[in-house]
Amino acid sequence: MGQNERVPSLLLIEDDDAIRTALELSLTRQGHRVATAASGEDGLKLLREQRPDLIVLDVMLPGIDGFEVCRRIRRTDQLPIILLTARSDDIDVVVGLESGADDYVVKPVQGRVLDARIRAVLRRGERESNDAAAFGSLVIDRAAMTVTKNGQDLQLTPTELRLLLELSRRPGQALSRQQLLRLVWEHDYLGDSRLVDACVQRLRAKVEDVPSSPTLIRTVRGVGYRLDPPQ
Amino acid sequence: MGQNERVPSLLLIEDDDAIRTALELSLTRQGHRVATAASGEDGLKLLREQRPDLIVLDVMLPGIDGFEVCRRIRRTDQLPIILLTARSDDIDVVVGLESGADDYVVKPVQGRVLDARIRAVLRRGERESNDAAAFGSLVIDRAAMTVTKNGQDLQLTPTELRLLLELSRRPGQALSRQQLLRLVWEHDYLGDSRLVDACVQRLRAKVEDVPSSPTLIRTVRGVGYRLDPPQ
DNA sequence: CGCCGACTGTCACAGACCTGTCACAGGGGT
DNA sequence: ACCCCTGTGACAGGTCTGTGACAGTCGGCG
Repeated sequence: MGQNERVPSLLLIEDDDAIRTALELSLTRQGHRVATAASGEDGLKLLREQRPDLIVLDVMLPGIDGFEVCRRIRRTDQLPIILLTARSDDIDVVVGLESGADDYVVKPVQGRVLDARIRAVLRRGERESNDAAAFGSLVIDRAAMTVTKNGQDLQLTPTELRLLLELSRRPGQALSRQQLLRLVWEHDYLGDSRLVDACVQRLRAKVEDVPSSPTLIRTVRGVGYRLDPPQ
Repeated sequence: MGQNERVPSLLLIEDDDAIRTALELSLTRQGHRVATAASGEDGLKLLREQRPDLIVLDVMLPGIDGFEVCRRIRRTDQLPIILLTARSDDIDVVVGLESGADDYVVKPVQGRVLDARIRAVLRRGERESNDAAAFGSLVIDRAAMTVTKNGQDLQLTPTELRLLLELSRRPGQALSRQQLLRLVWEHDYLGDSRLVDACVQRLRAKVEDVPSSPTLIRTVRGVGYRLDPPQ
């Protein structure tokens, strides 16, 4: 790697002219390819046209606000989103992350800081690339949304598939039941339920060679589950 | 009962009784474990005793002010600090961030807002501390929640793992049994028990080369235990 | 419009695995 | 030498997970 590394392109959606221009300049200087939009609508249009690798999105936008933009993007795309939030609008870091953003940066923001976050998110994203992932004899095709084992198609139910996808986006990382509930079921539980366990069990039945002694989806006692990378 | 995820504990340092009580109540309702102090001195003392995961710190304090508290904390600790400032003055913000705070919230503050900030800061911290740590031949993978010795997976029980994690977050620092009880077991004991010792012993049996003469988890007589950094 | 099958969430339960406690021995510090 | 502190092994109770059954829900299909 090295010589012909593609420069990732990013889309900056920010309505304030001064900030937008400043950030565009700064980010360009840091070596990014930057497209800009001044409204959510324009942003969504540019997204479709340009297919950037990452979006930097202001929360406070005229018309449809950042969160809504975020949600709409997430309906069709997985690309990383970094939210820009103003100090004074408060609650919304959480709302932001829950509406699907990958990171957030608090304004006023310096180009260098934003650049660092962008690189971090992109780096993270590389690992969880949108194409295909293999775990032993298991192949997850994120584009086709299919899972095959030894080349044979597995019939996963929607929930099973989502669970597997979430796990596979963080291979080798232990996820608590709480986290899985949030990621897969999108609701905050407090208290206990066997829900995650049950789904994991069903998934294992289809995915593992010997479901009773799983080698892919490992139990992390006291924590939750983890999808092990091969070997 | 499913108390999987460890509830982070936080320390609220605020001299105004009304605000302090209100915030404590609100934060407790949001599911945090809250300790409070009414002065900088008390706060620093509690910090040492309780080892919270995060500090919420009022800027305007009698005696040593918030900034100074902040700086003193930073001399020895890395834990996240959220400043409460009265004015939306930028000066405070700058001074605050320069004295080592991670975020700040402008008073009057609503519990919900503060809660959101707290979660955001903690989440950010999690990501950054999710790496791996090495102690001699021991490698702690905080993401996978695994511990390996000479590349071999160790089967730690949940409590052993939590104990090791807490120790490894403060390498070279002696932790009393009290502190460990709070951090690992999350209950305030008064009085004596061999609980910590027993767990340390079990952990040593798995972690140390020669459990009877430990080189990693050292006993600090009259105090507690300490995880030594390599060499 | 109604039936039917598939999928999900919940429950109860058993078993494996942990864990807190105790008593006691041994060692270190003063 | 003495005393307190720590290490250690056993054990009973408790906790956590895996698992099968079951009922409610949803969407598809006739």
